[in-house]
Amino acid sequence: MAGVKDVARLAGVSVATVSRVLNDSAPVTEETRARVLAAVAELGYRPNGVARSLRTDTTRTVGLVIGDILNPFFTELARAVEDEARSAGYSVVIGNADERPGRQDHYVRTLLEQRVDGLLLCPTAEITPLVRDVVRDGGPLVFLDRTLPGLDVPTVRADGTAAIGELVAHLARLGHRRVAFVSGPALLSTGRERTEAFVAALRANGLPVRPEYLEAGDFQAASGRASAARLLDLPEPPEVIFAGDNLMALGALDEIRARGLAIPGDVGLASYDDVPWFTHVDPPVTAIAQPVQDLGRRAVRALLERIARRPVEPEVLAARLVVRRSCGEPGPDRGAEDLAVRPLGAGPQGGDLTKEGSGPA
Amino acid sequence: MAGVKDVARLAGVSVATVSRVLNDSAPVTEETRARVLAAVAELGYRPNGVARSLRTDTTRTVGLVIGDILNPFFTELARAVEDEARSAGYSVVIGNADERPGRQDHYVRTLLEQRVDGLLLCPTAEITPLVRDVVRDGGPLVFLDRTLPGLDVPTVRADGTAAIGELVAHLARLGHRRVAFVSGPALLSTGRERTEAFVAALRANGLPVRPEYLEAGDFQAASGRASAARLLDLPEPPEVIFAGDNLMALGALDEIRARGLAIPGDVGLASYDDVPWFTHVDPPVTAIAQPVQDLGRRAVRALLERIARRPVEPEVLAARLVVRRSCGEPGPDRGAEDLAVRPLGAGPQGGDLTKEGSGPA
DNA sequence: CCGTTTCGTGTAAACGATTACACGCTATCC
DNA sequence: GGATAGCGTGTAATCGTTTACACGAAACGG
Repeated sequence: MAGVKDVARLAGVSVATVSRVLNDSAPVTEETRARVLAAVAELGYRPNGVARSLRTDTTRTVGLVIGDILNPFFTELARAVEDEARSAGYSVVIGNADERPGRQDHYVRTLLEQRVDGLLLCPTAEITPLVRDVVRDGGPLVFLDRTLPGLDVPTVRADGTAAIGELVAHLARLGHRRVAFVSGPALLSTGRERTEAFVAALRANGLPVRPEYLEAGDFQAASGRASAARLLDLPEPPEVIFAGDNLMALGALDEIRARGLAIPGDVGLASYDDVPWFTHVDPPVTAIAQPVQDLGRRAVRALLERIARRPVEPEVLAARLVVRRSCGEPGPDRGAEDLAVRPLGAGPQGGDLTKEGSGPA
Repeated sequence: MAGVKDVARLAGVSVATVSRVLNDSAPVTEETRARVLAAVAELGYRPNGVARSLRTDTTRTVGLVIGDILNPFFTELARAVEDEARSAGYSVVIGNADERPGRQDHYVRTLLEQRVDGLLLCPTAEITPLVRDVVRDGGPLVFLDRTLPGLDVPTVRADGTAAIGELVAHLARLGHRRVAFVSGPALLSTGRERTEAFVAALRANGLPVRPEYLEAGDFQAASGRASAARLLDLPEPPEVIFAGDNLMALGALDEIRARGLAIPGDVGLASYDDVPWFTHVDPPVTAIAQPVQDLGRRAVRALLERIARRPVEPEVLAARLVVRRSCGEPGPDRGAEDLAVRPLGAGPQGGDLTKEGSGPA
């Protein structure tokens, strides 16, 4: 493959001049520039990014390690990260950890060896020694979507506490008292926080907190299904199952369907994470939507700041409740209101729930 | 950051020896090996992949440019590619073309400059000069899922002709005569072929071929919705809409719902590509499933062959029909049989349609 | 008219690894 | 015991860029 040298020779200039033309890093006569460009075109020269990176110690590339590429939440996130990075002149290399610490480490290591300029990590449940090392060495690292306890790393994530509060209030208003939650791994902030928020919301709304209604999943569909099965096998099964992410909701849905149960008649379903197809399920699934675009965008901005060695503040965005019909008919706006404890700091309407049109009519 | 030199100094050996230990490319005394390893650990040395790649002219990385990262078909594909590549010791860098030739070229260029060892490309509709160049230069390139006309590149893809034949036969058997198809871009093999197969199947089953029932979409949800709108606005709207990919099916579904139409009562729906949530739509969507895992796996294998400069044959796998309920109740296995022309070479049961359990009960 | 900028260009030294080649030492074989 | 092979190790060239530095010519100011 042709290199600068060949181009230089053909254009009758030095390699330095070629480089100057290509990066316009210094003024060059219009005439030589033309000759160089012609030579480049003629040889079909493509600069060797590897050599350039070695010399400049910069790859204009950021790494993104996501939890699970089959999870629409993460693909949307990847998309957002990608867009923002591209517009800043960076490429994104995606690694799929598949929620496995081993795979995560594999990618972190590979990306680090490939000398990405920065790393966006949605950490898996376990704090691996590798991640601890990287944090200690203070490389440009930003956590996305999740934090790990005891690790001081800038993080961009969404907080669903308020939305979960609204959801539980909504459920209480519909007359439900037995509500179960299928959480993610407790080590993950997204697992722990959602559980805590859920329990707090139960208390705030005067609903019982039963340990057997607290299932621990792993954010994958299979665990959602297994948890749903255990819940439904309980002597007194819950009236509503709230899944901690969209995949576990899918799993729960599978299990509910397999048993031939009616939603929300026999059991209601709600999900953390909103995905496009929730609208088309029968009935449409009530969900908590995260500001995915924003999450991705801000994470990239934060990372670029860190790459520029500027300090960055952690960012926490708010998730919001989207009420549909899978937990029961919301019914007319009045009614049931007396049953419900008003959500934290909400007005008479019960907070600014987003109410979607309830389908055709 | 520490380099081989530092390690060498600390271990009291030469850089060559360090390299030998790290790649065990030559025998080294057990004792020196230990010293080197100790030094590596102490310094937290991480080899510089950029430098290594420059020297060895190999990156152990393949590029994958997909059509659209929000399309579950492609993410599943990416997942499969990823798995296979990893087990062969390669990393995958994913580029998201977003079905735009410009973006595709951006990634092809970037990946080529980053000197990936090979490139897997799901080409967008247009044949860009860049792609033409790359093909001409004969770099290790494999097309995945799609071909482009007139370009001689090894390709791994699925053929849905037979499955589409079965689908149309299935529709005919259910008594439908007015069937519309929303195709992808005609320049893409996946667009063109599916349309041709559809038209042929119509003819084979004695159904009318009406030009106004042939909509051209672009594989994105919005175009599916727009096409569905046009079809439903026709003086004589189709009885079934068959979408050329899962995103356009989602769009069509949106439009059908927005109009408050019943499926399959008012209009039936079928989709090319099967995705997990199709099972949970009301009613579950009849679809044509591609062997995604296999596609990804074989594509990687083909690419590795090309990287090793061995010749590879194009591979064509078969898609298969998955009958659900969105085009009408399949009903008992007998009946309606007299109405239907038997699909090409099918037995009395109408071919080996996969019939899924029709939901609960 | 001569010093001093300014401008365009070239020469050569990095960047951090791998690896061909050379070298000294020990064991082996006649 | 001396030639020889084999083993472990070190020295230095190399990969393809960017860029600090130097240099000659032209322009400019006093």
